[in-house]
Amino acid sequence: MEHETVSRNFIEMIIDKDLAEGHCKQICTRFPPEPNGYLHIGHAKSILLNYGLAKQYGGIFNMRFDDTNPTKEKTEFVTSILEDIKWLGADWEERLYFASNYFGQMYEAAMKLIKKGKAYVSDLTAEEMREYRGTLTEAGKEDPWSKRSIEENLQLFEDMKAGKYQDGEKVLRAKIDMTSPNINMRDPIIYRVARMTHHNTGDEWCIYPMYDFAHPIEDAIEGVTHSICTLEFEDHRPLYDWVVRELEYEVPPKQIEFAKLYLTNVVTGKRYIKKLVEEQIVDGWDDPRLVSIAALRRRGFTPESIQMFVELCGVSKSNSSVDYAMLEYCIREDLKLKKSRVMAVLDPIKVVIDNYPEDQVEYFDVVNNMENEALGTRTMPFTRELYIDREDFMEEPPKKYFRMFPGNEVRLMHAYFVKCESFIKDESGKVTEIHCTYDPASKGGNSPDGRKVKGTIHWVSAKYAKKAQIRLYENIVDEELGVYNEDGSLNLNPNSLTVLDNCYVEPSLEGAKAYDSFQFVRQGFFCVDAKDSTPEALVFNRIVSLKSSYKLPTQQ
RNA sequence: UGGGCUAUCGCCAAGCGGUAAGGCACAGCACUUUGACUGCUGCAUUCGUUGGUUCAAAUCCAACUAGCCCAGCCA
Repeated sequence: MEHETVSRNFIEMIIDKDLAEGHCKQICTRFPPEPNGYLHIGHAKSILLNYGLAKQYGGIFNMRFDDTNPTKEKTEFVTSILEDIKWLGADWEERLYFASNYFGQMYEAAMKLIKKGKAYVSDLTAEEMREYRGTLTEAGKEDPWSKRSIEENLQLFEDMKAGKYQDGEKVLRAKIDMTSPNINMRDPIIYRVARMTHHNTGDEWCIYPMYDFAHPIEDAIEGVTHSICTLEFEDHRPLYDWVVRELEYEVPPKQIEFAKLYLTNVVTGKRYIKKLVEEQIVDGWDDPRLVSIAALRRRGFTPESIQMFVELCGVSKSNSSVDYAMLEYCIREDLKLKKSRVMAVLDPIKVVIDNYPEDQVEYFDVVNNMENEALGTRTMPFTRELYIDREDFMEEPPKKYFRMFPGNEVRLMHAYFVKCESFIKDESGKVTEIHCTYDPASKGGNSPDGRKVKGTIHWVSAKYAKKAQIRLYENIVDEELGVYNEDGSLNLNPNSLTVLDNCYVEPSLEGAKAYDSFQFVRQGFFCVDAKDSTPEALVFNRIVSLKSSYKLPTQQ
């Protein structure tokens, strides 16, 4: 008997209970973004959570644009959002909805409220409205217009719809309780006049519903059972429930709030990103140094890695900020068995194998991924002159350094054992060339006499390697390092982009100008820049990171 | 000074009255055709604080404390 106790998060517990008590027989969730910007890693959590829950419970997942404010929304964003969600793997099938398509029903709902004496038209100006609303500690005052008759309200609201009033001239308010300690319940505005062309409904409407009124209606219309949103809407739940109750929906949808996903070491604030993009400090909203979904894609993250990340983070109600290292772990984990481990030399030093015939070329079969045979092999040319990485050679090695140094024998991965005999320095003392001898018997990387070598290093043929430019991207800012100035402006991380012009990659990567510009995701993952190709992650053979690069023994 | 929410290891996060899961990070050892990966080991006598109830509390009660959210005709 298996009796593993998979712990359930608090949302699953609510759903279990609702299902058990018969509040619904099948669950329905939704992802309801406003099309006013690009999706970022935080949205991924919501998307995957909603989609995952529906899937897990054999329910339904809807895609819905919450486009009730024409002043902020654009079709451009609709397209990009859809693309990102599709890429993430959430499938809404044929259920793509727009809140704006429910404007008719929302209008009817408002009329119903008026008829019930639960809503009225107010002539208060925005400033007056604010005064009457009270403050956090003082109750609000009754709206002088709240006493209008139902007939008058009906007429006025129709007039609002008919375009008889200018923006801000009149609004429709729900009649609830001006003295409520919850400001959202102090006769909230549910409809306002906005003479503006809507991205979906054009000029059909000049009045638009407010979020608090529209959202529960949208959910109810679609049969959403569990309306999952973020913590800041907790205070709005009483209003959500009020709308659902007053409109007398058969199966009342339920709002559940969870904590947003924050990441350490990145900038997620829309206003900052907007500024970076506008000032052209970054390459656009999908600049790899950002954490928009599109940026992550360009960076080489896979949908699977994001899914894993979101799962690992869990769901709760406590505000938290997840360590960026967790995201890196997920992409490493996903890619390590999926991808070939390629060789690239970032900072080359020439190696000459003195006893290797000048014009000889050998082609070695190289295993793409030692841990996954299915990935097969590729061929790499080996010649007398090679490049290795500068960090793989030391003139005077410290203790326990087992890469190349004078007199030491190392393995050139998949090729031969070589022994460093000498090296040449230029005037400045920089090593420019290393001379080695190779052991022909060690072909393929093993010595027949069984002698072991402690170090194995990567290499490329100087003759056949492809020159490449590699860009090393770092997250653009680090909040914890005081990236924000006191006035709120941003300090850029000067190392956020390092361009390495003198790199060499193995010739198997040839064939695309795309490879001229690698992106670099920390810890050994490269990605072809997505600007002119589909992003594709490559795994570099040396996991380049603080974690693995040789650390000098600390002085004691 | 009103209301709502949250508080368990450096970071996430289980736990739902019976004596602190797991992951990331970190450290050590082993293994290794890259020092990665993998494997093993270590990592909260303690759950924001203080009291109380109980044979027994991270879990129940009370009072504090800290953080987040709310006064858009934004979502």
